[in-house]
Amino acid sequence: MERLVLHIDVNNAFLSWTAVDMIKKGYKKDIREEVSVIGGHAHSRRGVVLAKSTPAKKKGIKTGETMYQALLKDKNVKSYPPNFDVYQKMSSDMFELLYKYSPDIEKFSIDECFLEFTNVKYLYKNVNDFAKLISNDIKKTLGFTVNIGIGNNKLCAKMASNFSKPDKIHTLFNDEIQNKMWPLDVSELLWIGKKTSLKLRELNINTIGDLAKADEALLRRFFKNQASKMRMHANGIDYDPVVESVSKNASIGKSITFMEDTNDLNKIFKTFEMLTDQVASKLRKEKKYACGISINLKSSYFKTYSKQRKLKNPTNNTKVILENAKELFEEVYSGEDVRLVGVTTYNFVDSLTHQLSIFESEDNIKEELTIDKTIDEIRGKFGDTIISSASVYKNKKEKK
DNA sequence: TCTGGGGTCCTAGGACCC
DNA sequence: TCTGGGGTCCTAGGACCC
Repeated sequence: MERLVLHIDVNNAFLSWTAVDMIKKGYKKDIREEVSVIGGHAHSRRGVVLAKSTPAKKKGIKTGETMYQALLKDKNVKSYPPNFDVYQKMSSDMFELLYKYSPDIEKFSIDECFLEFTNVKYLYKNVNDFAKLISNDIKKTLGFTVNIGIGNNKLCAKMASNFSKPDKIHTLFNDEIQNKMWPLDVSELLWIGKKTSLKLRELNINTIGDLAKADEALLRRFFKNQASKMRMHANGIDYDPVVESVSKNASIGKSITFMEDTNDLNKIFKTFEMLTDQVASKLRKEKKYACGISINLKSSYFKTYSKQRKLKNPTNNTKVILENAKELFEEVYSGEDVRLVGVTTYNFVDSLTHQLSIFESEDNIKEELTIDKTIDEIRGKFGDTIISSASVYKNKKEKK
């Protein structure tokens, strides 16, 4: 039986969601109809465009570019800050609505998902009407628009939803691949990014069709094990199933770009305290213990370094993660100016199996866990901002 | 172009063991 | 002190996605 898969993608998600939220709060204008973006301040180094309105797109403004560049394209562009709490709420509202139609949904990101239609298709007239039904329901109930792509697998559905925007439904069935997908530039193919498309171009492979017909042995020489997958994708072949996502993260991390590059160890360690605190807190919220910790840094010249370590005992304790992060940092750091630092935890387990080392007593561990728990409880009551950094945590401990 | 922050997955090379 | 070859596991870095 031939599969039918939908890919549902919110149009200009962050911008649409901010617009809906503003209207809900009584704002009279709809920023989707203006030249507007979601992003940081133009003078800040974090001032990049996270989302843009359709009028902004028409001015040539692109996601990912700096606010400075956006202002060059239209000096009157309006910029609004992102609000991730709002986005989280809008996202879960949307998924709740979608689950009414099918349980076979795989979240691909905060604003995108795949829906396996194959198993519910007997309930509906046809897949096109089904897509229209969903699209209209989202528009009417939630106030924003989506693009929906329909195909015989995830890859084609995803490619289809990208065809033209906003508020569109497109199909890319197996018998449409040659006409609709092969003429596209090879960089449009999912998983073919900048570096790969550059290499492909050197081999005179410029369109998806070129890749589909390319010599497999030649591809293999340059792309090793990726070669056959690339060529399969170009032919619209994809056996990846839609798997219900129970939000099983493989890693949880935080990183931040400094306002200006620094080699001030004090400042760097303070930043690690802040990042670690947020990461550990999230682990505890999800009742996870990490067996791996890694840190990464980016130099002024955009060279990245990372260092990771496995722990003997899984942990979600702020102090333990921080100490490891600092040690890892010192092992890689050579003293140059740093642009960004980050901490990531991975390899999770659900329960604690702590083997005592000779240096620590049972009491010590208990105390650490109590401190973490207290902080989490205060945050639970008063919100995350009430205790903002691990420095506070240290003071608290000293008082005891 | 002067480049955020959250992730996932792959690969080459080194360590270690037999 | 020089030396093979295979297997496994780990890590750093890179490519990709939104």
